[in-house]
Amino acid sequence: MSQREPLTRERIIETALHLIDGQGLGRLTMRRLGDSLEVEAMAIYHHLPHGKEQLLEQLIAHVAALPVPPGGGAPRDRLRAWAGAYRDRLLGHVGVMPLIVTRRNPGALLSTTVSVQELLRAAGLSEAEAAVGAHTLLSYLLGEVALEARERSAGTSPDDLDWDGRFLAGLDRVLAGIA
Amino acid sequence: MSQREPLTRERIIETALHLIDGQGLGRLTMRRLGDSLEVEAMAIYHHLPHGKEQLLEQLIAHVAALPVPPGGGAPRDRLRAWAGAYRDRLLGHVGVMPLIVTRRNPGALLSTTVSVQELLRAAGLSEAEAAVGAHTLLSYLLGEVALEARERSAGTSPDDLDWDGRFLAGLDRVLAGIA
DNA sequence: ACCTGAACACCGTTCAAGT
DNA sequence: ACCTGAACACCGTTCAAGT
Repeated sequence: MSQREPLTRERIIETALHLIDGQGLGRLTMRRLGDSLEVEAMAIYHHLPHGKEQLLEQLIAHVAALPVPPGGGAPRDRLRAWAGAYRDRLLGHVGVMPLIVTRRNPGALLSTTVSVQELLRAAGLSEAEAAVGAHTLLSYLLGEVALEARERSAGTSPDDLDWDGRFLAGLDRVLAGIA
Repeated sequence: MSQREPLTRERIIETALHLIDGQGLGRLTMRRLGDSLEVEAMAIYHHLPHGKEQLLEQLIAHVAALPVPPGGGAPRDRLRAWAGAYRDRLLGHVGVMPLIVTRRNPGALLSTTVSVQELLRAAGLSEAEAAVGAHTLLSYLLGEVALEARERSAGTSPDDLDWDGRFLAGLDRVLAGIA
């Protein structure tokens, strides 16, 4: 009956993400996370020895890594589809945005950047042009979602603002400039 | 001799900014800020009744608001100059980036956005095109600086990376897409 | 009006102890 | 191996008190 599921790293990460999505990053504390897991906070340290720092790294890795999926089609269309999916994922976990945008975490965005770069390379750009293009696109994407998240939560924007339309319009301009 | 300067809101903000620039946002606490001001932490509440929340809002306002300066010249050149100056300011206070990017603070970026939008309007864009253009440019700018700040602090990038060059290359592509 | 001191309810984390 | 309980050094903030 009271045979609880054993604590695992994955269950900790998932529960933390759920807590952030529901209550915001500010309310993620080791003690509250412990409560959600029906365990003392200190038990978490057995699975994440570096404590909260390590927990946050894991959360970033879980949300920020989304390479362009392999497949066919025109590069521009694939980029557009990927950008939309990436934005959806980020908006689905806005509470993690502060971490993704600001914490030094080499690697978290690396696989994503590399995959975009390869696609641009395949589209005929030189290595240098593809590097600039990938960086530009990812910059726009992260900045756009950050601004959008701010505006959405502030609730100060006009009711009829077409978020998707604005995102896509900006995306098209960036893509036009890159390739 | 021990006649201290009286505490003012401005002195509090400046000292807080200095503390963040030197030690990072994580080390900004009311108690430490009080120490830097040679005052008990509780004295700060007399000038900022809403406490740390209000302090952070003030910091955002102080760093994030930088409209395009009035003046002549080709719109594209003015935008380029403004973007460079804005990036410099943000990089000069990287510790505040997490706040700018994530905290809902209507108005902090508003004057900046509006001024960019007006310049694009003056350059011949329609109202709608100018709105999209301003949002796209600001998204790129904030995202780029955030990524750059991450990479710089991680110290994992090649030594010969030309930060300015990459920023300007991306900026040109965005500007090309907008106008 | 402006600042202090003590207090409260929280944090993250360590460490010895339990099973 | 895995988890608990007590403890430590911090937080932000309130509130009565001093000047």
